[in-house]
Amino acid sequence: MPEVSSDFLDDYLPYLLRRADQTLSAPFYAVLNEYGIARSEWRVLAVLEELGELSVLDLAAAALSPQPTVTHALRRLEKRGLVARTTGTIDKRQRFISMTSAGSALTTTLMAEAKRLEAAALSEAGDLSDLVAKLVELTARIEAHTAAPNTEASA
Amino acid sequence: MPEVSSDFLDDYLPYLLRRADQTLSAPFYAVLNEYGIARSEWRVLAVLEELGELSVLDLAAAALSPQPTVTHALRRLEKRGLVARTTGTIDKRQRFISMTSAGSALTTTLMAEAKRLEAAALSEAGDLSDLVAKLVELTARIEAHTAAPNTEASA
DNA sequence: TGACTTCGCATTCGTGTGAATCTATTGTCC
DNA sequence: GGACAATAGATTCACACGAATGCGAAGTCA
Repeated sequence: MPEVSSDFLDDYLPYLLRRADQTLSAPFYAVLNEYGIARSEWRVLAVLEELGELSVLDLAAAALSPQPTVTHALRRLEKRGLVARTTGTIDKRQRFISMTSAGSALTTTLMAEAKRLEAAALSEAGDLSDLVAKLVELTARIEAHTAAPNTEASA
Repeated sequence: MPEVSSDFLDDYLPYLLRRADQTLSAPFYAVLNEYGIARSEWRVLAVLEELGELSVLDLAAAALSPQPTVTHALRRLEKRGLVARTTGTIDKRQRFISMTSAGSALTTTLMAEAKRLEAAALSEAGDLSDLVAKLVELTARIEAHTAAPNTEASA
């Protein structure tokens, strides 16, 4: 016998989270492909639709994406007429991003599809509010724990 | 009032999963960068270390990555002497991938670091076995639900 | 055995990604 | 007010990613 399996993955939360995400998202990613929308672009659109006008940095934070990735996505989305950029009035460094009506319409469609597919996949799953609550709490706790101790973001 | 926020994201499980994953994994990704290991390569290494010799397709499935991505990762890992490729004896199409001692050593180190960082991040979190169980169950259910109905993997 | 299909993996190639860097603007301190 | 640091965002550039495709090696059926 070549050594007992050490069961790293089965206890490694990031693996389980990623696995669940991928399994759940796969059908929707196919939809995105049909619309020619990259995943990073979808994340930007969803955040914008939900939170309204945002600066690039706020957008990046909410979309869980690095700033350059968001900037690239915005350029593409702007070229397609889905979002608009306006220079900040108070702080001229800032660019405030907002949806165009076309962008909002598309995003609404995508969100509906996303929710539909999610609901279909979860139809047989039981009580998920518990899972959601734990996920939210966990994330919040880690974020606090990571940001707080050193006051400084390490290199 | 510009319409009540529809709270899409707060209820959208893929977003929550991804958010938790990223938050939890961020410190470890910094470690990977230090070692010059891409994320896809880490996933391959972790699976190999845990499951032992595997074919490319099995590896891809376990690593949650597309096959070409795995092949690319393997080429790089082989070039660095971390994995070895042997042609299958029965089926000559297959390539069985195995760890070299150097690869295994590195992976063991990385796994230890991953577990250490995970434990640190989760130190204040309460009972997670519940969360893990729910995640596993959820994933399994979706996978079954997705694969079963049609007997065939759709295009 | 030969034609055809299916499967495993490699390769190509276009594209998204993100670390590092740069520019422009703002805040700060003297 | 001028010099310096800090910040917002754009840009550059190298590289990973993955869809499409190619190719060789089994199965299959006659």
